[in-house]
Amino acid sequence: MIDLGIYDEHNLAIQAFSSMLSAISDFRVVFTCNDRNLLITKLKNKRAHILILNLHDISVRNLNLIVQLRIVDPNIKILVVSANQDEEIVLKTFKAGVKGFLGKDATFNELAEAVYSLRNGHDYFNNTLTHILLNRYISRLDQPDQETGTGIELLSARQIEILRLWGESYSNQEIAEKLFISIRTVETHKNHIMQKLNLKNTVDMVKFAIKCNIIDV
Amino acid sequence: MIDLGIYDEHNLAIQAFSSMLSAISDFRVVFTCNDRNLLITKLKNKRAHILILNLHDISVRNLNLIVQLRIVDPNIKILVVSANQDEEIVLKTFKAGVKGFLGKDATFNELAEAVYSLRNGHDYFNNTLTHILLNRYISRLDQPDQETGTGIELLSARQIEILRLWGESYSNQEIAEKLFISIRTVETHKNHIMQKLNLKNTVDMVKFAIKCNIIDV
DNA sequence: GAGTGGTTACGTGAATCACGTAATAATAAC
DNA sequence: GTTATTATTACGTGATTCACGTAACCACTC
Repeated sequence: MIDLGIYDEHNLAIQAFSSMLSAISDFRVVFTCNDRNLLITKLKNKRAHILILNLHDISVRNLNLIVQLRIVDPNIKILVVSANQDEEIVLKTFKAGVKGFLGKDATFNELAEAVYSLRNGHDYFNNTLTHILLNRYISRLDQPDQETGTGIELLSARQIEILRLWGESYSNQEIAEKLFISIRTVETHKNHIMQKLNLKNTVDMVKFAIKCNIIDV
Repeated sequence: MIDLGIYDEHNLAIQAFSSMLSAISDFRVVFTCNDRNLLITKLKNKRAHILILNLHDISVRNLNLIVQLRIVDPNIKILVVSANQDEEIVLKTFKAGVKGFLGKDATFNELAEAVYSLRNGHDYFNNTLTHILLNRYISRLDQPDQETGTGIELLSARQIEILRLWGESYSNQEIAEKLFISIRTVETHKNHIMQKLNLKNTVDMVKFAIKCNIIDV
């Protein structure tokens, strides 16, 4: 028997979820709640295995709620149901301690599966979330490939050398000594770099160098 | 009917996979291959819906093989089976065009499920991969939390404000006008910032601001 | 009431910025 | 073979910024 708590802002939705979930004999709804301020108290009194949290938006306020709920009952497994699949936000729910997430395309089977997974101590990820994560990762992988096109290919080897040293916090004077050239030459190189790349000032130049992996943060 | 191609370095493994997969009446093994150099030719002659690629290691050589296979047959759905779950490498297979991935803990049911998913035009992710991705993301999320400790907590709100504007490439004069203060005050704030954080010069200040997410690259 | 830290502001000399010009050499284009 | 372009070198100049002081005023703490 798996004990469930259900939260939703709307009472009708709670009833719908309750009846749907009660169709599975393993599930028992031990409490419901439609007032976020009462949720913590209810959770204290009626320990459930799993809390189904229907959130219309995943705000910072809701994230804090999740953290508080887990302080009240560290064993509670929280399953968030939300249409808001903004990647940053969704992933932050996991950071807050949510164990499962169902998006707007989830089916009843997925919901049941998620409940079982959480009860067995596993997290539950639906494909939407995985896609989000994967796309995120792929797009991050793509970024270094786009190095060609940022403008670095316009710079000569010498110019990159000066940019690298300067980006490593060497002063113009130090660079001049290192390369056995005049400090004025160092300045000229930097000027040419800024002209070529159409950079307003040296702050932009640091950013450019970081963007092109010429220097590290 | 789903046509399968099977690749493995070991013939025994190919036979094992063949017999296992043939147990499902929907599946038909149309070709097998245990020589990577022949794989491209075989794929040309015997078009399969899905190619099951058993890879012991996911090397750059194997990644190139995947890319070449997809050039030969852009419609081929490649399902990689490998124990090598090094996150970077695994994710690069997806970048190379792999549609499904099964790790060392995968079951036969998952394999069948993966084949059906791929045939239906969907990707297949098993939980291992999702965990890899999620842990990756969470650990990346954790980094900004380490802001406390980098030194930003030493700065006052005003100092952060000046640092932010300056990091957005505004000149001292522009910042002074924006904040209705003297340009000398702006300079003083920057001096105090560098003193507090023990930064050698402004290049370091840009890096610091980026490190603390005060500005973007 | 003395101490601490934040915000404001100025003085000063050195360094850097931002924008020129310009010589030399190498390479590409005509 | 002359011309054009670009890289590298270097200087001039005025404005700006850096880096380091000092210092007044306020708020808060002990």
